[in-house]
Amino acid sequence: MEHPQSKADEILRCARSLIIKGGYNSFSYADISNVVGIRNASIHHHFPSKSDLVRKLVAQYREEAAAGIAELERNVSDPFEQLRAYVGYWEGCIADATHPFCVCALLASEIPVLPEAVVLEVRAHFRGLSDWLASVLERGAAQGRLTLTGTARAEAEMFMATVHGAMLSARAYGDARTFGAITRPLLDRIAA
Amino acid sequence: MEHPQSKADEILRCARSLIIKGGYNSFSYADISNVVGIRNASIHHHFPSKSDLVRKLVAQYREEAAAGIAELERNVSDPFEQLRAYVGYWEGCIADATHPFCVCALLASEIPVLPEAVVLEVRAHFRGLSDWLASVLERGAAQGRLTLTGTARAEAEMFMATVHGAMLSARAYGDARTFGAITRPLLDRIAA
DNA sequence: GGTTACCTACCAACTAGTAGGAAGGGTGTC
DNA sequence: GACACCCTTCCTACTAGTTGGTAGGTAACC
Repeated sequence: MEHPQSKADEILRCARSLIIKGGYNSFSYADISNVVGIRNASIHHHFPSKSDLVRKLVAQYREEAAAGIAELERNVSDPFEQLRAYVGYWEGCIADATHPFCVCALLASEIPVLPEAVVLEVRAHFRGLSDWLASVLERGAAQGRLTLTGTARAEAEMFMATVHGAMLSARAYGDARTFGAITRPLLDRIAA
Repeated sequence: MEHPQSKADEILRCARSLIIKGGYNSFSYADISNVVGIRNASIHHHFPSKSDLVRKLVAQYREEAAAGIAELERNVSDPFEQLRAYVGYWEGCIADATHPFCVCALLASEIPVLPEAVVLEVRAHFRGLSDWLASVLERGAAQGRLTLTGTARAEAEMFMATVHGAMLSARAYGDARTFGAITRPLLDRIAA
């Protein structure tokens, strides 16, 4: 706890990167111990089971996402610019290949084989993101800044799905620019 | 080969269902042998390695997808109705939970940890699907039946991404209706 | 007699997870 | 200040089960 970057946190960070590569079943404790300077068994001291590790990893990810959104709300007032900043954040992540996929989007695709505790966290992320997007769209529509075709909720779900699908296509094509090519028209379309 | 449903085909079908559940690393040869009445080692007779198995599985999936599209082209003339039929096909698959996810969409999310041969097949599926969607959109626009905001290609990529994202959201929420809730506005939007 | 399809028996490597101990720091008590 | 005690962190050593894959044999069919 006293370290600026505790071992437990290093493990979480490492596991996150590994999950982003290929999901829950694509990494092992051995993979983590190879990167973080720690023995396989020592990981169990911090996280008794793999399910624990990933649940806490997603919980931490959700906290960071919430913090990022809060900062966006503080620094950017215009709803359209908020959406553009959100999309731009991911465009950057994909372009520099640091975290080229949303942890929860990746885990969501594997839900049938995931521990229940992890599923609940992933689902909560989807709801949280959708809620925020809906609130932004609603505000934008009220200000006459955005044009919605359906309800804010429906538009938010579609927006989120398209962003996730764009991540997938970028990965499938092996071309980071795909993400922007899909999301730019998405933004243009809702701009008033 | 002589059997109406050969053992090799049974293995491919079974592996496909297992992949749809949670991807490449979520199933083993043991899982297959438990379902298909065959010994673990015998699977290697038909498919020397797991990479071979999954590559052929995706190739078969692509053939079936191409056949489905060809049938659609034969039976449905109106571009908008073609798109609606395509989306409706997936809505049915998700509702009855038989194949509630596109094999290639799932594998695409795991690309960094997939054998190269599988990646090429997955990428080819994305290109093929995008090509078809673009051709339908182009035709629809030329007939004045559909309204495109960007190029047919860009619109096709966005359409595909949204459909994939809708599968993901349906899985994340654990609610099949989510898919329709996202794709219906998607179709409405491009209808002239 | 060769090919195909399947079998038993095996393997080394890896999986998540456990048992038990050593080193270190913090704290309460005398 | 010294000592005992405990808690945290990490270690070595181990385990049972699973992983994809191999070797070699058998039986049926063309």
